[in-house]
Amino acid sequence: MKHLEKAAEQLAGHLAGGGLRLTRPRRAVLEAVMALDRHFEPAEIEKRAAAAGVHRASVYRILPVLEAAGIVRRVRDHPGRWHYEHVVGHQHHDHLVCERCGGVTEFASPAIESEQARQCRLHGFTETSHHFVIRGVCRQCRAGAAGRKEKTRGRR
Amino acid sequence: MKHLEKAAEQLAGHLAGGGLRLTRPRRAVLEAVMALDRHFEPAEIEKRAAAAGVHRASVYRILPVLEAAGIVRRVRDHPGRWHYEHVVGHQHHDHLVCERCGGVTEFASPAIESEQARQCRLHGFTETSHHFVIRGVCRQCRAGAAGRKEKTRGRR
DNA sequence: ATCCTTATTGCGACAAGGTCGCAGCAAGGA
DNA sequence: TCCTTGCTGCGACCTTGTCGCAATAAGGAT
Repeated sequence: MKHLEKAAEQLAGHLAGGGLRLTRPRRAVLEAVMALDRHFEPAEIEKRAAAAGVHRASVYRILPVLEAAGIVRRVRDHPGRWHYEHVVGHQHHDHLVCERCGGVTEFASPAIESEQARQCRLHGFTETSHHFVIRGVCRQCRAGAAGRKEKTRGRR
Repeated sequence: MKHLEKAAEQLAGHLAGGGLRLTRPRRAVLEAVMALDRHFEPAEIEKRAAAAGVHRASVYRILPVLEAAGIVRRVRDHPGRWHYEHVVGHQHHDHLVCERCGGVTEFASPAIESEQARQCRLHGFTETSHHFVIRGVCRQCRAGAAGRKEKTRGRR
C-alpha cells in the first residue's frame, strides 16, 4: 500500500503548516490506520497502537488530527455513534450496512447525488455534507440462511 | 398513542405463550419505549425507567424481551453498536438539518427511493431501513446571518 | 551537535454504557 | 393461600472515551 506514504506526506504537510509536530505516536497511529481496511473504529486502532506503546488517550487525541489532515473522516452511524473511514484515494460514496454481520459495503450513485442537489435547491438549502446509510442484510448473510453466529460482543 | 395498548397486548400474548410473566418493570419499560420516537438507544430507556424505579440491569434484560415479542427491533449500526427501533412500521422520510438553527426539514423523493432500490439490487442487499440526512444551512439562516448556537461537543 | 520552547505524550482517574452472579421477591397457576 | 420459579434489585466489574497534569521530546535556533 503506497497509500501509507502518501498519507504520511499529507500528515507531515498538515502538521508543518500549523506549528504541529510529527511524533512517533502519530506515526504509529497513522500506520495502524492505513494498515486497516477502509472502515474502522477507534478501539481497533487503540489495540494496534497499544502494541506500539502508544497510550489509549493519545490515540483518541491523534485520530482527530488525522481527520484534520484529511486522511480519515469521522462518519456518523447514528446519533452518538461514530466510526472512521479512509479518505485518501477514495471518492465520495454512501453505505450499505449489514445488520447481521456488521459488514459495510460502499456504493456511489451520481443519480442520488444529483437528486439530492435538486432537493436542496427546492428547499433553498445549502448543503455542506450528507450522510446516507441503508441498513439491511447483505448477500452473504441472506445466503447463509440460518444466520451466521453473531460476532462476540462486548464481553470477554 | 393507542400504539401502547396494542403493544401491551402483544407483549402479554408473547409472555403468556412462554410461561413468562408480565411484571411491573416490564410494563414500565414498555411504556417508556412507546413514549419515544421510532429510534432510540437503551440509555434513553434506562433514564426513563429509572424514574419508575426500574434498575439499569433490568432494562437491559427487558429490552431483548420486547424484541422477542416483536415490539421493537435491535439494529446493528456497526460492530458492537446497536440501537432499537419500533417495529410498528412508520413511513420513512428524509431530513435536511440546518447546522445553524438546528431546524429540521423533511422531504420525500421517489427518485432517491428508486435509485436506492436499484443500488440494493445491484449489491444483492436486502434493505430493512435507511437513514438519509443532509446537513447544511437553511434558507432563513443563510438570508439573515442569524445567531448560531454552538453544538455542545465532547463533554458530558 | 546542543539548546530551548512548547506541542504532545503517558498516566491515572473518572463518567457512562453495558453485563453478570446471586439472593430475595412476587406473578400466577394449583 | 400456597408454592414454584421466573424476575428483579444490587453491586461488582469491564469497556469506551475524556480530562488534568507533569514529564518528554520534536525541531527550529544557535
